[in-house]
Amino acid sequence: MAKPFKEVRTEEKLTRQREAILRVIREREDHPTANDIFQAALVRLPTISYATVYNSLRFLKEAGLVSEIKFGDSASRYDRETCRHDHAICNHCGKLVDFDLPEAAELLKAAGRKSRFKPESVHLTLRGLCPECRKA
Amino acid sequence: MAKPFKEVRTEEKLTRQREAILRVIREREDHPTANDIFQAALVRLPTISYATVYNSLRFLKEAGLVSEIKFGDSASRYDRETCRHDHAICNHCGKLVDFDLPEAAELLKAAGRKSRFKPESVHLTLRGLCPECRKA
DNA sequence: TTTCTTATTTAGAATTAGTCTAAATCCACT
DNA sequence: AGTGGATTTAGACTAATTCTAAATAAGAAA
Repeated sequence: MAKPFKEVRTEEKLTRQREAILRVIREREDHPTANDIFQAALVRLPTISYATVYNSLRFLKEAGLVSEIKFGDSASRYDRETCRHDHAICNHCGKLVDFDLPEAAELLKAAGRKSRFKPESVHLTLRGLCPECRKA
Repeated sequence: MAKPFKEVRTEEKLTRQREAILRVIREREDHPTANDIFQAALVRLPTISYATVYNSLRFLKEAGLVSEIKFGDSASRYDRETCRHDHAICNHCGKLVDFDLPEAAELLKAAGRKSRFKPESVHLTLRGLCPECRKA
């Protein structure tokens, strides 16, 4: 089954550095931090700097090619998945997985009604035990 | 209408500093950051230090007397409300308000099913425009 | 009381994640 | 080759938070 990642439009200036970073994110199954990405990018581009990683991540986010996940704890994580989705975090091992709740559209409305905000997006975070940890 | 805050149990060592910090949080309608709390606490206890604010906040959290709200951006905010609830953040002015979604229990189950995690808690964040900003 | 013990507070150093700056480099175009 | 604008680089900087080690407070025992 092919992965339908967002196609890279050529009018976006995808420099060598930006492309390397996009690759790193797309090649990984997990949700790397800026530092993870920097380490992996160093292998391909030995002179790349930390600032470029951050600049590129901002560029890629704005171009809609990656998304950023922020939890209060620790560093932002980056996600190749750019469609709306939710996250589950394991309280035991810290594992982070994506999932999608189909009732999100209704949730958005319900939350808007309750809070009296004009809703723009909802994000839901589940905390619990991942399948591996729930056994132990 | 009285505010039914959690009662302070005497076996918890509520020192002068910790009590001052708890007061600051309970007296405010908003969700102050550690720095806001430090500034307000200084008025009562002129020698209090930043480290004590953080130590006390940790203590109060563990005692279940306050809760911490972390969003990716900027500093943690502290909340006198300790029961499960959700948050709405204004994309325009940054205002943060509490609300409670009664369907949270079902959400917890649905999210657990989808993610295959053993659910422990869910938290939902709405982003949109607050009542004031939606007019302008 | 005096003394011992343990917890707490304090000030400041250290750490972490991320941003900013200014000089160097790159790239497209004349 | 030469110019201009965007990008990259290294390192300084900032903000939030944690750590450290010495000073203080507070309770129990003598």
